[in-house]
Amino acid sequence: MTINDVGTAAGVSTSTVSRVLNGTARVDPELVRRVQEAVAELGYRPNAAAQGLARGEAGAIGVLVPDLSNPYFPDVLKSVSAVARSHGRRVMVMESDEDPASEHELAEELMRCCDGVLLCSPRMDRSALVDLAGRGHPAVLVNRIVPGLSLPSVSADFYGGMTLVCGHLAQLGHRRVAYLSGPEASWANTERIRAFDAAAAFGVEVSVIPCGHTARQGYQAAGSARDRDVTAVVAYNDLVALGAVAALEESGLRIPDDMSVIGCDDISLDDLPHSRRLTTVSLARHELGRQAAQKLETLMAGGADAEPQYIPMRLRVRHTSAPPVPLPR
Amino acid sequence: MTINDVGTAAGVSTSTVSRVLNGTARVDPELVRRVQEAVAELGYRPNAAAQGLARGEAGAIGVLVPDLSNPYFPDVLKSVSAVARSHGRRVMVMESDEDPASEHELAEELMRCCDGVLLCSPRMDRSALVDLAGRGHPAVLVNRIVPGLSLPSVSADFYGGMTLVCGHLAQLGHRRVAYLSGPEASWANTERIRAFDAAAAFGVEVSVIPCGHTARQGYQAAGSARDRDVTAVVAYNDLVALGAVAALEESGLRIPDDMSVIGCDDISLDDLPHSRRLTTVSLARHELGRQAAQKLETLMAGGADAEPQYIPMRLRVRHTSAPPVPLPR
DNA sequence: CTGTTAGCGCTTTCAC
DNA sequence: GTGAAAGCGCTAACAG
Repeated sequence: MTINDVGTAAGVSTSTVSRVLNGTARVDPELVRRVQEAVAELGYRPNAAAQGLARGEAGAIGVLVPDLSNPYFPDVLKSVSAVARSHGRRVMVMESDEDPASEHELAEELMRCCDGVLLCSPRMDRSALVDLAGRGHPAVLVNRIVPGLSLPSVSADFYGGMTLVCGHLAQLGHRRVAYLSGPEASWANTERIRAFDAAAAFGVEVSVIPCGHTARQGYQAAGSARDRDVTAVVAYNDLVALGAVAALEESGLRIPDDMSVIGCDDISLDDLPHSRRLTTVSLARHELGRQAAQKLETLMAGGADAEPQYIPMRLRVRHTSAPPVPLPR
Repeated sequence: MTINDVGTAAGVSTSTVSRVLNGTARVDPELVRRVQEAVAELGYRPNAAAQGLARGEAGAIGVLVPDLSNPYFPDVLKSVSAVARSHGRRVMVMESDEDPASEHELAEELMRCCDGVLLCSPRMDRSALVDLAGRGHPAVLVNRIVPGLSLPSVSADFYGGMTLVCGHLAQLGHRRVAYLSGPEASWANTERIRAFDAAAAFGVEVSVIPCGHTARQGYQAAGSARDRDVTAVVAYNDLVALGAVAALEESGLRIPDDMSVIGCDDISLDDLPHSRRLTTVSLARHELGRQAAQKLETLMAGGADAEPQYIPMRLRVRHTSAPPVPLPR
C-alpha cells in the first residue's frame, strides 16, 4: 500500500498524490477528488519513515524526563505537546529513571529520531551535556542552566523561589530550618541550596539533610529533620513535603503549630484536606513547557539561541506554615 | 554525515560499514577496526528514518494513555519500556487527555510510525476500535476487553477486584454503599459497576454517583455520597478515594469509624499518614505492562493472538475500612 | 497544473 | 569476506 498504488487507482502520478496530500501546490479539483477517493478507498496512510527520509526531518520532537511518576511532568508535557502539534510534530517521551548514564544514551537516541530534543532536569554531568551540545542537534535544556554551554535553556527560578521561602520563614520568626535535600545530581536542588546562603544573611540557619525526591524518602528523612531541633522543614518538592508531614504528624507533632513544612513545585494536590494543603512555591508549569517547546521550534527553524530564560516562582502560603513555637529555654 | 562518509573514511564499502554496525555478517577484524575508528572519529550516527525505511520497520512501539498524570501509568510504562528495549525498540508515549476523538487520531498516528501499538484504557467506542483493528496493524488493548474484536488484550480483572471489595464490605456489615463512578467511557468503570449486581445478591446495595477520575472530582462528589445515607464509599480509583476522604473528614466525619472509604488501583501513596492509607484493590501494574508488551512483541513476530488475558487483583485491607456505625433507627 | 526523474540514507540481495 | 547495485516509500526539483 504505497503512494504509487493510490496514484494508479486515481489515474494520476505519485507527485500529484503527494501534492494533494500535502497541499504543496495547486491541483485540478477533479484530480483532487479522484485522489481523495482513492485514498479513502484503499485506506492509504503515508509511511512515516519514508516521509521523514525524503523530507529530511522526522516530524517529531523528543522529551526526556528523569521520572514520569513525578506529577510535575505531565503538566509540562501537555503544553509541550500542544506547541509541537501546532507545528505538525509528534512528541516522543522517554524516561531516564534518574540515571545519568541512561539519560545520556536516551538523549542520543532521541536525537537520532527526532528533529529536536527537550532535556528536562537532566542529571548528567556538564561534560556529558557538552558532548550532546557538540552534536549540533537542536536541543533545549529545561530546568537546568549550565554556564558556557551552547544549549538554550528555560528554567524555573528555583533560587528566587527558595529565597521567597526563606523570607517567608524569616518573617514568621523561624531561625532554625531543615532542608530535605533532593537528588545530588539535581541542578534544581543545588539552586535551592544556593539560596540558603542568602537566607543566612537574614538570620535563618538551614541544615541540609540528604533525602531524595519521593514522598517515601520525605517520610523517612523527616525524623532526622526533627532531631535537628528546627522549627521548620523545607522540602525538595511537594511529594517529599507530604511524606514529611505524614511522618511528623505520626510522631505527634501538629502541623503547622509545632512545625512548619514547606514544599516546592505546587503539584496540584489541593484536593487534600485543609491541614495538608502545603505552603509551597509554585510555577506556571504549562508556561515552562510552552516556552521550552517554543524555544525548541525557534531553534529548529534556525533561530538564534537566546539567553537562559527564567520562569519566576511564586510563594503560595497555605496551611502548613506558621510562626514557630517559642523555643524552650 | 552518512554511512557513505564512514565507508570512504575507512576505505571500505557502505555494505561493510552496515555489516559491522549491525553485526549482520562476518567481517575481517582489521576492517572492523577501521570502520569503528571511522565511526568514532566522525561521530557518525545512523539515520533512524533511513533505517526504518530500508528495514521496513520503525524500531519503536507506541503507547497511548488517556492521562499521564494518573500515577497508574508510569508503572506500566516502565515495564513496557523494559520489554521493548530488550527487543531493541524505542517507546513512544502519547496522551489522549481522555478524549475519544483525539484518541482515535493519535492511535492512527502511532500506527503510522510504530511497529506496534499499546492502547491503554481506550475510551473510544467499539466501532472506532473495530476500525483500528481493521488496519491489520499490530496492536494490543490494555485494560479493555471487547468481545468479538480481533485485537489481543491484557487487562486487570476489575470485575473480580470490585467483587472482593463488595465481599469485604459485606463481611464488615455494610449494607448501603455509594460508588463514586469514573469516566463514562471507561470500560474499567463499567466492569466495576457490573460487580455490584453480584454484590446485591449478598445484600449490599450500591448507589452509583457520577464523579470522575481525579482527586478533585472525588472531593466534590463526596458530599452527595454522604447524602445518600451510606456507611461506605467505594471510589473509581485511589485518587478519587483520597479526595473523598479529604472532603468527608473536613465535613466532620472520622474515617473509617464513621464512614469507610475504599479505593482502587493501589497507587503507591503508602507514605501517607496512617489515617489515609487506603483500603484498596491492587494489581501488579508492572505485570500488566510486561504482559501487554510481551503480547505485542509476539504479535509483531507474527504470533497468534491468544485469549483475552486477565491479571488478578488483590484486596488490600488497610486503614480506611471498618464495620459501619450502627444505623440510627 | 501535471508527470518524469532523481535522490533522502540505509539494508540487502547478488555476484565476485 | 567484500563490493556493486537495487530498492524501501516518499518528496521536490525539473521539464513540459
